[in-house]
Amino acid sequence: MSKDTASKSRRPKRGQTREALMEAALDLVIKKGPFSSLSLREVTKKAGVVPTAFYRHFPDMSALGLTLLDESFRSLRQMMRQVRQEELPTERMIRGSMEIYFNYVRDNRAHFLFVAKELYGGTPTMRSAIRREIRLFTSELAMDMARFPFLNQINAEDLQMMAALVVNNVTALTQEMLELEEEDLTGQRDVLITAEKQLRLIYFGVGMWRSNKASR
Amino acid sequence: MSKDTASKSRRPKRGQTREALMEAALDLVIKKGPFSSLSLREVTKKAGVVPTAFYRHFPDMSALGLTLLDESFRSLRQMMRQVRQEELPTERMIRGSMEIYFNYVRDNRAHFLFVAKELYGGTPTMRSAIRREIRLFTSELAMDMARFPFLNQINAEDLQMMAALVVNNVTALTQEMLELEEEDLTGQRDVLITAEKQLRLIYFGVGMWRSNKASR
DNA sequence: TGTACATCAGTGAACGCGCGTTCACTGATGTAC
DNA sequence: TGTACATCAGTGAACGCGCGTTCACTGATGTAC
Repeated sequence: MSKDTASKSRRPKRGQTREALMEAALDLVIKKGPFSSLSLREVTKKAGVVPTAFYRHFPDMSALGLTLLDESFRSLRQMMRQVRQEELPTERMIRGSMEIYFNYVRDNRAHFLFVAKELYGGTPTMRSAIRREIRLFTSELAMDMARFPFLNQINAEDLQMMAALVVNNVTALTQEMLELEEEDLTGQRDVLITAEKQLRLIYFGVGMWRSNKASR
Repeated sequence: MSKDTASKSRRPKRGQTREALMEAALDLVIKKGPFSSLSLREVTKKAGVVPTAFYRHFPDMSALGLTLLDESFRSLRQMMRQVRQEELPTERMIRGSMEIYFNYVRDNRAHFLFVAKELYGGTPTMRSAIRREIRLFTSELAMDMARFPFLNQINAEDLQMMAALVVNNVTALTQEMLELEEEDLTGQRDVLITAEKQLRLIYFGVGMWRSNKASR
């Protein structure tokens, strides 16, 4: 009891089954369908443990789900921070960001599939947790946009509206990307090209918007 | 046997239970979650018949699902045709279309919730059926846009890209609308206003796009 | 109009199955002295 | 270093439950003559 921290660090195997359970769930989401349709027994079977072992790590399936959600978004946020630091020139920014983003989607297929399938079909708790994260991204993007000189005439509400337009669209394209076979490289490139064009079009619209606000 | 058609028309009660089953399923989608998570027994219970009666009308749940899908999109297509015939002046077109559309969403909440929850979380069959319908809308919108004089310099592929941008965004806003309480009129109005602004912004971008293609 | 027969939507009992969860257990690992 | 004890991840049997589906049935409605 007195040497708490030391004793904890001396348990190297701890959490191994826990990870196996999380991995099994993600695997099943790819192969079988939405997380909400998986059974506790399926997951433990895939993880190679007996059903009752599950309770040593999570109180129930929904707790596993929320942990996966947290994991998914934590690494996504990290990637976004990286994109933001790139500081590319405006002209190449759209293409560059989209490339990084969609590469990340490809490399984290299971996590994105998991989130995509729960976004509208999950439990209320799950859904609102995902929506909160997306709203956070939108706000951060709006703040980023506020730093551009040619946007400084636009009020906060409209920046939010523009950021939402971008996020909505990228979200939809992500789902489209996830529907493609992993080997369908042509399809994947087409989505990327579409993404770039659409963002460029929005970019043009944003430019016009300011002039409307300021000079009309 | 010889008076086939006559005998069929003389069975007024036929299909009454069938409709009750479909209604029960939609009701449960509002209250309980995605269609794919409903059980045959739940649906028959809600419809007020014994589980086995289900098989008099559908071979299994997925047949019921596809029937609901068909019903949902049939009426949606009809509404879209109506919007298209309105022939409003360009300036009022965006606002007008969005008002009609979101009123329709409000009046057909159950159908939209059903489709929304199956779009990413449903069975592969269901998902691809929904995606096909959405692709159809996108193509029709692209064709509509092609009729505008100021867009006649834009190639088919880019028109498709622009239509997809609009459809993606309206789809996302629809989902947002569905998350709101039915009584939350303020929230609903905010979504409508956002929708109008976003489409207007896209409209500006589309205008710029042509000038880029033609004169740059 | 009256009777005999066919059709078919809905019933209710029964089945085997996978589910989530409980419980007392085992045995490996870590801790105290 | 050696021993006695505590901790706790994983086990396996057992439970009651709702599920989809089968089957033989009932009884109302429609049809033929």
